[in-house]
Amino acid sequence: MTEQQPTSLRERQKEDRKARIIAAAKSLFLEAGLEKITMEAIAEIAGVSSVTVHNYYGTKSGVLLALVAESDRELLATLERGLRERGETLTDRVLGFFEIVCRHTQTHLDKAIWRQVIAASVSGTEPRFGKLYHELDNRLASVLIREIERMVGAGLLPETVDPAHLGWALFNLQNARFIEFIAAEGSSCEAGLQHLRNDLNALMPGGFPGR
Amino acid sequence: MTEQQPTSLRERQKEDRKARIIAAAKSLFLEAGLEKITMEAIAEIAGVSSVTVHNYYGTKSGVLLALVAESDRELLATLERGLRERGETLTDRVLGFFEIVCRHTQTHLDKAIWRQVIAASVSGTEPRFGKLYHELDNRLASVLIREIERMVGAGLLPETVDPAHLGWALFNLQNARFIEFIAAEGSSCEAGLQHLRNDLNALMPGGFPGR
DNA sequence: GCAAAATTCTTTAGTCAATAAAAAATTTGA
DNA sequence: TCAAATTTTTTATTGACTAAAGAATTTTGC
Repeated sequence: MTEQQPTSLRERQKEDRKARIIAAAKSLFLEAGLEKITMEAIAEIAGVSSVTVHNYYGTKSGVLLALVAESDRELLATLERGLRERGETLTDRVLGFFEIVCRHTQTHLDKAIWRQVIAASVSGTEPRFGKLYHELDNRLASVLIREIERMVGAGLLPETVDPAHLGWALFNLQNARFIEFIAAEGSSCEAGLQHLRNDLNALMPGGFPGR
Repeated sequence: MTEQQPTSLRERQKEDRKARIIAAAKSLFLEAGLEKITMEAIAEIAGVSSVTVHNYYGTKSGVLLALVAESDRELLATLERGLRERGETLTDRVLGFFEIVCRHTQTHLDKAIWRQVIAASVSGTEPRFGKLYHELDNRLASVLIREIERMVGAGLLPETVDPAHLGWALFNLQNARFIEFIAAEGSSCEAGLQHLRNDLNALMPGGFPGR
């Protein structure tokens, strides 16, 4: 069941503490919201010192990013499943991508957590943070890129398109609207979808690039 | 010369203090960099208490945003002048837009300042901050939108395009690459330009949407 | 097995941003 | 000029984050 690599006692203890720390952060968030997550409170529940929390995750945003990363696998699976059930055009797929990510945020995490994580990804003080965040971004964009490759293979897009470039462009476009979505507590997924639809229609009238 | 509205003594004192505060922040930044800008140091140079700095600008990021806003007028003027001197395609104009903004950042402000300002715009704790930041964004996007309107008028773009929607889409696209540019201390303007060129070519082969 | 060596955690102390509330100073308006 | 309103400062506190010294424990060589 549990994957048990031959690790030293020290490594196992470390993994255990890291797990206790994010479990503590999660429980604090679920019962009292983001404001109640203090590094001290996390440390106390996890049974370590607050300095250790810093040593492991760098910053509070680092802890939150770990929470985001945890739900990442599930989000990726939902994306892979959900994209095919959308319309035939590229625009439809990108809108589907956006909608799934937004709904996932509403269900599993929270706008407030994303706000702090994305803010930290920009301010980029911690090198470790930036690295992990980029990996998550890469995985998400890759879903879009592979979808484009599939559409090219199916003859839905011309052979001339570059899946990587087109995928990143669309991911960035979609991401800008996602940031807009999480930045305001009151903005709805539907409003974001409408904005993104406007973006895509303006750039790709007909639902495909350079039709 | 100086615009002198009939203001009360209190308002004049307040304006004077606000001006002294951003002057203090600017001098601190120029002589020692962002790390040396502490709210205490600003307050001391400006001759007020640190609480007053907070009362006026909300957060340290709010002070930095004021520095950004100050150079905004000049940036807008440079943009209006510079865009026309670019190529004939929409892609050329957007690339020109990006390049001018990047160069302005290198010349007048600093990546570190932008990082903190953009991070604060996402995390969005201060309502005042978000409002001012959005105004700056709006002004910048409007430059692009007006440029598109001009191109439609000149017959360079079909009448069917929606300048506002297309302008915002392109601004967001460009902005994603700008954030990438400022997020890493080592990334060059040229690299950003190349990424943006890839984005635009993928979405608008031929340099125009839906050709 | 055991003791020295290496690693890792905790304690301690301090900086800085941010906020709240009471106290002090100053402008305003009659 | 004097009382009222406004604004600033003082004071105190929380919380993130960092550095350094000390304490504890695992590792390693014997």
